[in-house]
Amino acid sequence: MKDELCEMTVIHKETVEKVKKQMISDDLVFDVAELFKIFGDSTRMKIICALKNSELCVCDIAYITNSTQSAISHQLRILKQAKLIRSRKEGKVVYYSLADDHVEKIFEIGCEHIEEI
Amino acid sequence: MKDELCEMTVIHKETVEKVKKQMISDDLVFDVAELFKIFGDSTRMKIICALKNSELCVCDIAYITNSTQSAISHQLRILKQAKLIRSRKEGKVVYYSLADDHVEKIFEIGCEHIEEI
DNA sequence: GTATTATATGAACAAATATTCATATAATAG
DNA sequence: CTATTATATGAATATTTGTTCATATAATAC
Repeated sequence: MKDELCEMTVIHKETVEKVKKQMISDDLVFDVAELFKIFGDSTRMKIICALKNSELCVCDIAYITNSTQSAISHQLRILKQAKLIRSRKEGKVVYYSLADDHVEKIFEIGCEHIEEI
Repeated sequence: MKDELCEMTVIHKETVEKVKKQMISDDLVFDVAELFKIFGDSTRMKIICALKNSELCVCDIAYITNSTQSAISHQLRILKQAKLIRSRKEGKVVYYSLADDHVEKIFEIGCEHIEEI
């Protein structure tokens, strides 16, 4: 942010002060935006969709999503870091599943919105 | 998608076939991802947060979000194209507001998720 | 030990995107 | 008409991000 911001005209002082008080913190806004950013990619959305009903290994996910093992592995790491999915290892195979109901809920509210437009 | 995908190993054939049937269409996945992409930016999230309680003009939003008129105007266009906000003009001033309850609901479910981690 | 298989990951590249700057448009006031 | 103000927008730039390719790791079988 630069100094030029000072030049800004505030047209509705009262409303603005009221709204400013209701704003959530920059940190929370940032975290929420980062969360939605993760949902904002087709490959990751497909992964979440696939994991909605079953836990799956990397190969299975790659096949279902019509993507490569490497691409999926990269995306699984992102989803895991965001704690949206969990994993468990069985021999060479790693099984992934959704971390909690929230993930499915966010996915579904997104679908609902699109279908209602 | 390339040919190399044919090399993929499918480890759990039965599960995979079941999941494949439950997948939503690529078009819907894409649209939902595009929707979340819009929520996946701090500036736009701030705008949505600001508009949750009042309709606001561009200058007000710029001031509240601590951003510039130009940056906000660009982001408002994106939000409008996605039909997440509406606008009405009164003289020189354009007032923006959230398009429907869904937008607020998505915002809030995101906040909930973050706060519960 | 070696070979094979499932997964992970680093680097490179391409594509997408947010902001800035300059400027255009539109509405009003004088 | 001109000046001013609120908003919009095109182009340029910088940053972020997703995929690919090559390769590394880890587990198992032989």
